[in-house]
Amino acid sequence: MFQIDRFGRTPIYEQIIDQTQRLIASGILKEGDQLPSVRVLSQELSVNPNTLQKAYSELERRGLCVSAPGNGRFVTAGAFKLVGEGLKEKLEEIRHIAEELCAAGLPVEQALDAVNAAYGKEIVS
Amino acid sequence: MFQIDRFGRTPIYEQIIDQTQRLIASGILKEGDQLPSVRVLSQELSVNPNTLQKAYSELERRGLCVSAPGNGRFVTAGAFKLVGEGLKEKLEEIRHIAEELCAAGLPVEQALDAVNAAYGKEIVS
Amino acid sequence: MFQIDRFGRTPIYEQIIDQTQRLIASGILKEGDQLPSVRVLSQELSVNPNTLQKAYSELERRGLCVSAPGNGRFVTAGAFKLVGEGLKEKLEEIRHIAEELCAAGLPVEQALDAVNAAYGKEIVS
Amino acid sequence: MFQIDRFGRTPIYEQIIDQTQRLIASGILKEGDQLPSVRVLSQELSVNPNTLQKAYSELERRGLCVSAPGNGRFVTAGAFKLVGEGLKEKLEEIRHIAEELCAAGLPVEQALDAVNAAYGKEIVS
DNA sequence: GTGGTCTAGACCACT
DNA sequence: GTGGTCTAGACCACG
Repeated sequence: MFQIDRFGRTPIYEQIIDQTQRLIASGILKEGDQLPSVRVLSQELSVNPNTLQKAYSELERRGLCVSAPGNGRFVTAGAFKLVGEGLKEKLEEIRHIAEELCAAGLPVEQALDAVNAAYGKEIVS
Repeated sequence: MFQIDRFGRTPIYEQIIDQTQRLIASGILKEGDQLPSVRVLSQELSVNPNTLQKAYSELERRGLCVSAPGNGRFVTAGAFKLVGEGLKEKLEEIRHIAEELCAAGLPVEQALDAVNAAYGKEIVS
Repeated sequence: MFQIDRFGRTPIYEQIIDQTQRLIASGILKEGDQLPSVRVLSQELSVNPNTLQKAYSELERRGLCVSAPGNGRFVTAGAFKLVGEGLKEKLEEIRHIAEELCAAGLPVEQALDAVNAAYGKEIVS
Repeated sequence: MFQIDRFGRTPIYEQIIDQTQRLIASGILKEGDQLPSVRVLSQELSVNPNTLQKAYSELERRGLCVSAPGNGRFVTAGAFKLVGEGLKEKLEEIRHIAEELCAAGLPVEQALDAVNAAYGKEIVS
């Protein structure tokens, strides 16, 4: 369910957050679904429980899930909408990188092609 | 000549690396040019000499400059070509993020607009 | 585990690099093994942590180890093979010096004896 | 006459020393020959006169040349013999590297082959 | 003046 | 506990 890279620069807890958000955004995790418990997930990924706790706490802070003590942790009702709003940050990232490419003199077309390629669009050159 | 953000999460030395590469890519720093000395730049940016040393060492490792001890540090002959090759990685980054946006259901146009905005193009909405 | 010469001209961090490579090459450090932490090694050798950090970073750059922040630093899977390839460079060094000796008119036997001596072979003169 | 590398790690003055010694060892510079003047050599190699001065001083210290003020600088009578003795250091270098190769488990033959190759000997494998 | 190395000690984030 | 980054200030060799 989760794929983590122990040696990359992005912290594990952040990877958990990102991937959970992506699961919600893509509809795999629906509102009301139960998230895997810290305990179970911890040994499944052989990751320190504290790390998962940190990730889940952050997700709660963002309003994407709530913990029902004794019952588990669930995706909130407004979660899908919330992650949608989070996309703006990613757009900012793209804009930022594109600015560098612009400064380096790369033609716009190539940058646009990269985006189109991601969307599976055929590039007619 | 350089612009440092002391509060972001990206380390200072990496900012130096990035910006130097951009200066080379955009032709402001030409091949054979001398880079500002560690000491001078250090007090100009009020950054520790060691931090700059680290940045410059990395640039050297990437083959973008060479140091002539006692004489200074110079942009190598092949530097321009090398940073050009580095642009492909940035395109990959864009493609990668765009894929996430695609998976999240964001319409292509918004992603393309982000790129166009970076290139200073007027967006007609 | 490590032997430092503080008065030679070769920098400490380079000694660490060399010796670590040798430990890997000779099988004392196996793939997956954890390297001594910067802090521990620092006081064990009474060397500044930064110096060790520099050495380890270089080893990482060469693909001989990876760091898992918060967990430690480990010898990579391909490390043994990598240091093996590095031996070719050393052979080149020997060839290079031997060429000088040849040009200076030194008989081959003496050069060969130097190698044999290193391998602990008895020299019958 | 001299070939210098401005960006290598070995200082220029040392390159001058080494190459002069090699010229003497190989008989190109004979005892009694005049060395190029600091002034001339300086602009020929576009190297700082101080650097050359330093090299020549060291050569004098080693007894390989003497300066006759107003007349120039000459290779001493015993120079050829002296550089011959200097070869021992190079043998030590070879022994040192060979020790590392030994520790890394490289078979003796390959190390010996490297030496033989330098002496232009055919390797029969 | 230049680059290169090192020390001492601090702070932060992650596990 | 781990690694990563940074500062302050020192020393050396080279040109």
